[in-house]
Amino acid sequence: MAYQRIEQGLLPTNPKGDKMSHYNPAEVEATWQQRWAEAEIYATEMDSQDESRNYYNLTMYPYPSGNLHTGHWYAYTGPDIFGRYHRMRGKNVFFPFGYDAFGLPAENAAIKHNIHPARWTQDNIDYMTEQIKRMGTMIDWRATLATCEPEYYKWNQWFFLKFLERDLAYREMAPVDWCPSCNTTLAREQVKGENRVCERCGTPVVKRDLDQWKFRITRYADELLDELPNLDWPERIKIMQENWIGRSYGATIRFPVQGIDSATIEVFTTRPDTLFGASFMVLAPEHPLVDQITTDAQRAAVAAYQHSASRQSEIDRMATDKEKTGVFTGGYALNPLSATPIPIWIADYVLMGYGTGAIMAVPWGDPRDHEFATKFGLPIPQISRPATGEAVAGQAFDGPGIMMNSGPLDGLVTLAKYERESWGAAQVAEYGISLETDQPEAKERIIELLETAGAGEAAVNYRLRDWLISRQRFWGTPIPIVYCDDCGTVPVPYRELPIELPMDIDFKPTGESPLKSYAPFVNTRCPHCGGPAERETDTMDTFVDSSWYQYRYLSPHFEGGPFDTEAAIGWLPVEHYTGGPEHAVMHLLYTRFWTKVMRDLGLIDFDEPFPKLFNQGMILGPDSQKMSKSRGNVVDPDTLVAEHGADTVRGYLMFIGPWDQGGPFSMEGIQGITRFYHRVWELMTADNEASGRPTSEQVAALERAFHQTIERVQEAYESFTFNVGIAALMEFSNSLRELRETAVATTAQWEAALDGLLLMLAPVAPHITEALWAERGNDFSIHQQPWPEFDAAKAKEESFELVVQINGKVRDRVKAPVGISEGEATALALASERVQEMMNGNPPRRVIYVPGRLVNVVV
RNA sequence: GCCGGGGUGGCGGAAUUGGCAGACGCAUACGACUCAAAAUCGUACGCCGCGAGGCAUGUGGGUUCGAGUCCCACCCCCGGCACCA
Repeated sequence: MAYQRIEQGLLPTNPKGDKMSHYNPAEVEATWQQRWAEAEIYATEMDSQDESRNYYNLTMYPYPSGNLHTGHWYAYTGPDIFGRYHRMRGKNVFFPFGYDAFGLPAENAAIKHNIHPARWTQDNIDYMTEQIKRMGTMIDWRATLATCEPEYYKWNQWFFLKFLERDLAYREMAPVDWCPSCNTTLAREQVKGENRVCERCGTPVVKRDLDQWKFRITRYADELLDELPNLDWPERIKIMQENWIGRSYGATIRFPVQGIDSATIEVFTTRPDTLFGASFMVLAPEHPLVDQITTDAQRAAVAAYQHSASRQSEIDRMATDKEKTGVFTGGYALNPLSATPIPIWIADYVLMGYGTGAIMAVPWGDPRDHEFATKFGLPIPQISRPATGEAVAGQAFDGPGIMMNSGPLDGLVTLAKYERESWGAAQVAEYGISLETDQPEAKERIIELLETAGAGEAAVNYRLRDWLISRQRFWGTPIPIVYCDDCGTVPVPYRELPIELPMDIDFKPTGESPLKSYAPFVNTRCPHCGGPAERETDTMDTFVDSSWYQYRYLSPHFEGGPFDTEAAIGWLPVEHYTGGPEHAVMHLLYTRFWTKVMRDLGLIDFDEPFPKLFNQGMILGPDSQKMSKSRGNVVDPDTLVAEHGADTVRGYLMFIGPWDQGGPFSMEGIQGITRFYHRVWELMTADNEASGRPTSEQVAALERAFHQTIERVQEAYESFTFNVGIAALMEFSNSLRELRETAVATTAQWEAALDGLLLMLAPVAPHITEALWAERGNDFSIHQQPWPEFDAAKAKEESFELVVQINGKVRDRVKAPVGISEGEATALALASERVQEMMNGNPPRRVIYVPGRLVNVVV
């Protein structure tokens, strides 16, 4: 491959041949990394309480898989540059790093290699920490943490007990998602995509009925949703969370069952106004009322349908393109307002897990109900029509219109999916309906009627489910619960925390957590009555760990609580957070929930953990595919570093494109960065032969280039478009190289420009800039210097190229002074030879002047 | 199907948000240096055309003195959701 051609022996050498004359990344990097560590230049002043100066710059911590991949480099270089930049701008930047250290790979390794997960994990952490140190980041390693340490997970258990006290944790027997490969249950968020696969391993999940612990995140659904607009997050993440929470407004309606006084079918609907179009009811096959409602004549058919529904896989049942199936129960519900009997069916397109597991089916207004009614020959009564008079036939009509055949609603306007507040001019025009303030709307009216009749009321429903946190795995936080025959479910007292994972335990390839059969762990005494009892053997979802780690970094060894609120003064909430977008509805949702609970517990006094978030993109293999061993397209950062040096890898990764975009890693382009560094090295170290006295215009031009670069680089670093910043530095370095032999290179401004180039490059390439900074005789360390101060006056151009257009096409360019008046510019343009030529003596019809840019002559 | 993001030279990507399209870099070609190669330096480099010039930012329309940028319709790629009542 091309990159292999660049080897150290082939680097350019200065004729003088002295030591500093050529750039040897390996030597430079080792030297300065050691020096930085000794001098502790990256130690944050943690005791500073100055909120305006403190800058908590956090990036998502990794799972300690045991080897750093290119994606890690990409993810950590961005915030490292960002943090270094802000540090140079005078901030007291805290950039901590730690490990999301619980999880299944450690258990698999334990089985395979007969090594305890704790040992395996620690070895990986040690190795990865060394790898990350070779990146040359500004991470403050004093603050590191690993969530598998008892001093950390003790507080998961503490939080669990606090949640229990506030009724935010509960145990429930319910159908849950089970990953047959990981041998554990998953939260709804951890089941992905159309095929409903496990987020970790990609295996399709199955349903199981299990007793599981859950956190009541749904209690915070409204707040989680309503705070979203205030967050400075990528719009797509906010939209994903909004859709995930899935709030919908509508009504609950209760339908009596004919002949069975004790049974009432409750439904949730977003369109209560369509009540009179409900020509049948549908219950989920698992609905608890099905047995009671089913008549003897239909019992066999219903049982058969229930049986086949239960045997279907999740995927089959959820498939949207499947033809509708269902069975009549023989029973009838009564329309609560008109007492019209409505046949009750069961069908698998109604899900027990959403709403009440039962619907009123309105074939006129709902495409799914329409399809079902068509297939089974059920009536499709018309209940609304478009106000525009257009015909509706053959399919469901669910748009705004006028109600009909709906008793008390006849003639009323329905806004359908719209609310009165969102009914604007666009809707009036589209649907031909304007709604006066005092004019009743069908949905509003029907809710009044239902409330009066005691048959229903306005209701809000959510898609969000409670967070299932039980995992049937060993390598996680033990849930601090004891089951006693006499006292039932008993929380472990705070003073007994942490419940530690045993170290002397055997791992067998049964797929089952060894905790379950490990008597010394399971057998205990009831904290309540002292009698024999058994411990809960499930452990917590590892997303529990990452829900509050940002607080723990501030005092990682604090023993008096999850974090030291004193030490946190001036540091919270996190100023800026970076990480991958794949956590949109997992970690990023859970940690928002957790922060709100912590606030309600009085631990913190703000509502959101991460007011600002930025996502990096994904680095792909040279073939534009996701890097994976099986594809053989993995680019190993250690190899790259050995070959090119850490600064080059950092610089190249950032030069590929905007940081939020990611992209394929091509070996070809890395040469560009290598050459750039060599040129900078040469520019800084080669003998300067310049002499003479420059003109003031020459000096001004140098300063202009310098200050324009400062502005461009600042903007780029602040907006994570490091590629543009590096390009600006390349341009600046190119122009300095051109000036090197001129008189301007004898000036103090020249020296300042050279220093400036190093300072601005320092966040991207910390080692080479440090070496050159020292070589130029400056004091250690470049990373403790202030950022060059931008001076707008010096950046300002004195003249510009005025573009002269005729009919919008560029015909000429003339030099013009900045601040030229419209009249002068026009005169200048019209005087141009080319323009004279093109206009052929015709007078201009119109002249447009864009100040500082162009003149467009229309003829 | 719904919701996001995106289509700019051979390639990665710029473009102050409506004002010189292609910055910066890669690749390529030619030249200098060299016995030679590599490295380095220099020149060229969107397409068509000898040229003046014309055509070019996924496709087709529109608004405008002027559109990569705004509006309408469509095509393709990447993510997310998936019978959500």
